[in-house]
Amino acid sequence: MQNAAVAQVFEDIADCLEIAGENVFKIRAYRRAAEAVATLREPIEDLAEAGTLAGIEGLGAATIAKTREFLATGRVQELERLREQYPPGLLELLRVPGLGPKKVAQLFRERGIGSVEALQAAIAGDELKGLAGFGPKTVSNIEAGIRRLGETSSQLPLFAALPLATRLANALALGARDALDASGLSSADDEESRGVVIAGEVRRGCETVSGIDLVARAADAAAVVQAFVQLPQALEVIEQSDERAVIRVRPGLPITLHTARPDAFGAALFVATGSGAHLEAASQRAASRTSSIASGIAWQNGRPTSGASEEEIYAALGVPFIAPEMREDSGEWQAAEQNRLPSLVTASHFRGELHAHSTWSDGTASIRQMVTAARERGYSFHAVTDHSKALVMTNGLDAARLREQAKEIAQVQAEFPDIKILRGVECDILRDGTLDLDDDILHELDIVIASVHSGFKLDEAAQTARMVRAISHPAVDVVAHPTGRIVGGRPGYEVNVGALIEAARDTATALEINASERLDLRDVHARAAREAGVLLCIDTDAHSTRMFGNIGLGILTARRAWCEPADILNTKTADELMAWLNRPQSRA
DNA sequence: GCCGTTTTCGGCCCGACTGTTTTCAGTCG
Repeated sequence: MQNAAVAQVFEDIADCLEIAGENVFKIRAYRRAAEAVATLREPIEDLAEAGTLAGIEGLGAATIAKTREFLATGRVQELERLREQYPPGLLELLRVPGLGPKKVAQLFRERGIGSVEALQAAIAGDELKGLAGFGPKTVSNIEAGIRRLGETSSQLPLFAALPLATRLANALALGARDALDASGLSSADDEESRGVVIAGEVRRGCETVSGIDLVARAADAAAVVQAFVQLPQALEVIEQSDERAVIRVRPGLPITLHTARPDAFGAALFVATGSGAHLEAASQRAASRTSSIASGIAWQNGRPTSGASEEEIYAALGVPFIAPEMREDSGEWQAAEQNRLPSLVTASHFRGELHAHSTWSDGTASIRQMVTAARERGYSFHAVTDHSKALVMTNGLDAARLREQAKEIAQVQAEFPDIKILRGVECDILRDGTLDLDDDILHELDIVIASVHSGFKLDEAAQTARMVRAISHPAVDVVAHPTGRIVGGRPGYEVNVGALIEAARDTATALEINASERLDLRDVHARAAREAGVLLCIDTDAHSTRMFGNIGLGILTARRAWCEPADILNTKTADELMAWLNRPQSRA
């Protein structure tokens, strides 16, 4: 599947054109082409073969020709010509927050700076003095941007790691089919029945990962390892033995394959899943239990070396199974001992999306298309929550357009009586904490999501007061992405999350776990909210039908927060949901 | 570069914020 590679070509072309100061619409066209290719459902090589590339919105004659050139030759001459004009590190400079194409071009033109390292050296040597537009504030902002880039670049966000891990596991399951042992595995569990299971930080649902771990149930371990190192995604083989291998793939992170015979598969999965702290606590328990050998689990160097399933390992330690997302040594052992482990929420509890966009604002799918996709996923409700008018760039809605939109919602509702469609809005929280729409329209709607999209630089006190005021507004049901962060992107604004949780509790307002590259609330905050008795709302913030697929990220995060179904707004039935939305607190 | 036509050119999401200027350019959402 070459989609990601083709999309990258178009992104790189767009970056080069930006630095060259090309027409902004041409640049935007390349970015749209990249987005179009990246979100295709089928492999682009299949579409090229079938001759149906022209039907893809966002691809035209020029980008189709470049796609064909790349698929045939593995390169695009236009991009190579553009790249020759700049040093290889220049595009990386665009990733530095605060640096855009104009400043990058200026740094290169006037100071010959062509990489992040060169820029750091220039700042350290005070070489930017006298450069127009690079005053002291700008330079210190750039320095902070470089630091942030360094912090995030060695980690891959779960948002990217989860689909990558899934693709690799599927590819290996296919490539090593005859060497895997899927005997006796329940076909109900897709992942296990594949014979290759995702472990490590991805399985625990960590928001960023330093690597990906796979565990294979091997009948012939050496053959599985061989198939693994020969995966087309493998750029480099870092380590290889008969039982284990480490390869490096495209975004640069290591992928480790562990193999185990079926009778030790549980032990291998347990160890490869971690965390280190959880395993350490397990090892201490094992050492203090004389019964561990008697119960059939052998330990060596503090790690189990036998056990067909993880359940057996935990049973030998005298506790029930602990879900991977909880294995952080953050109280799970004590909870397990006292038999009060939460019964965690799963994807099957999720009944519908409460934060989703449409073509009325910046979504790419119509209300009808979104509702159709929601029905296909088996949802029992779907909220239409487009942006409000303050977000001009998204074509945000005012009261008049929201009332217009109600007619379309009613039409779609009439067509699909089996799913409850909610009229809603994602209303901007203005600088002073007031809302972007008047109370009368807000009270007309079924659901009001409130969120911050501006004024990120307010100090903590002002930001907190602003948000508490919005949370306390009687029409507000959910506060979306409460801290504004993007994993691997930006840290979010300064806000006292404890104060938000308190305000949410006092006003019966739900806080969102945004299941996207945001993952906001993050796990620890969601756990604090849950413990305070605040209801959480898991949403993909879908701007396309495809983005519904991100829901798993939110479920993982909720599980890391120890959430049970009752802690999550989206697990209610449609009737229960409507009753909650009409709760007294919301119409004070 | 793409798209849609009031169909082969002209329009393409726009405004706020910041730091730098001395009236604005660049970046970001």
